[in-house]
Amino acid sequence: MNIGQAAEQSGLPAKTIRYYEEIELVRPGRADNGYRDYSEDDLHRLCFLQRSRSLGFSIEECRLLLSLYDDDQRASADVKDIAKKKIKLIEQKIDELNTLKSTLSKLIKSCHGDERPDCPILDDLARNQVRK
Amino acid sequence: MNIGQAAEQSGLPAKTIRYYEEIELVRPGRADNGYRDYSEDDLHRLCFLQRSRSLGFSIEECRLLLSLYDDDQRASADVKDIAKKKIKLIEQKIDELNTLKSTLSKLIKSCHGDERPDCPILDDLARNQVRK
DNA sequence: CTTGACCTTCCCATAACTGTAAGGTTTAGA
DNA sequence: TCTAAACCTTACAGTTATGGGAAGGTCAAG
Repeated sequence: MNIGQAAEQSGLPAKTIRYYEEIELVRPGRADNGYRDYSEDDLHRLCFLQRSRSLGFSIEECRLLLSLYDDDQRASADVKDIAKKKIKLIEQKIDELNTLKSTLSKLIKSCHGDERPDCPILDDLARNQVRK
Repeated sequence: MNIGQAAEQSGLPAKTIRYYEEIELVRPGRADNGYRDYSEDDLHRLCFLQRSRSLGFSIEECRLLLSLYDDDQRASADVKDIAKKKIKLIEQKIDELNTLKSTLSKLIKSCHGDERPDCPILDDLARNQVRK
């Protein structure tokens, strides 16, 4: 299977698939004409990558997950651990964003939004945060 | 004021401050020995940048906010608009993360997490998403 | 036989820094 | 006075995960 088909079926851009080969996440064979040739197994890995990337796992996390997937002896507990840590990070990020949002909301509320040049948002941004 | 002091007082790493100069967000003078010399106004801008970056504004948004700040004639409505759009983006991101989180949570719940090699998380990741 | 849709490699760009190397300056202490 | 630490300088490379585009080879249809 050429890279075009692999792209279509995995949902990944061809460009990205080539990149995944460069960093050795997939190792397709080559046809006589030099074209990459993806096996069912290669395609499977690409789908795995597409899905796990879209779930927010970093490339290195995906590499780890793939190696666990490849390893018939791995314990499901290992995978569960990785996923749990990921959730923690996601929750942290959500918290941060909520804080950000409420700060910005407050600023917006206090801004009259007219043509006058004084603006509580800019004033807040300009406030020294670290200096005493 | 040397870059070290400016860094300490603005809460930005010196490295970052030099970067901000490179992209022309701050333009400190130079002392006779070639060291950067930060005025009160420069420091003010650095604090502004520290604060707005920490609130999630991109560099280019910060550049715009700074230009509005510099311009006594700007309308606070402009700033309010920028902040409102930012909130929308933040809300989007939060939604995405929540979706991610619930998907991962479901996967984790379905995983027994013991020493056995079968793992619903990996199974899900391996499922073809795009292929028919 | 040609056109267009593929495919190849290679290099540059992104955002917003961070790290490192190699060197100049200043300051405090022995 | 010497020296070592703590500053400062520039310049270049690396990071993350791709995306864009050039220059060129291949293949399938008409």
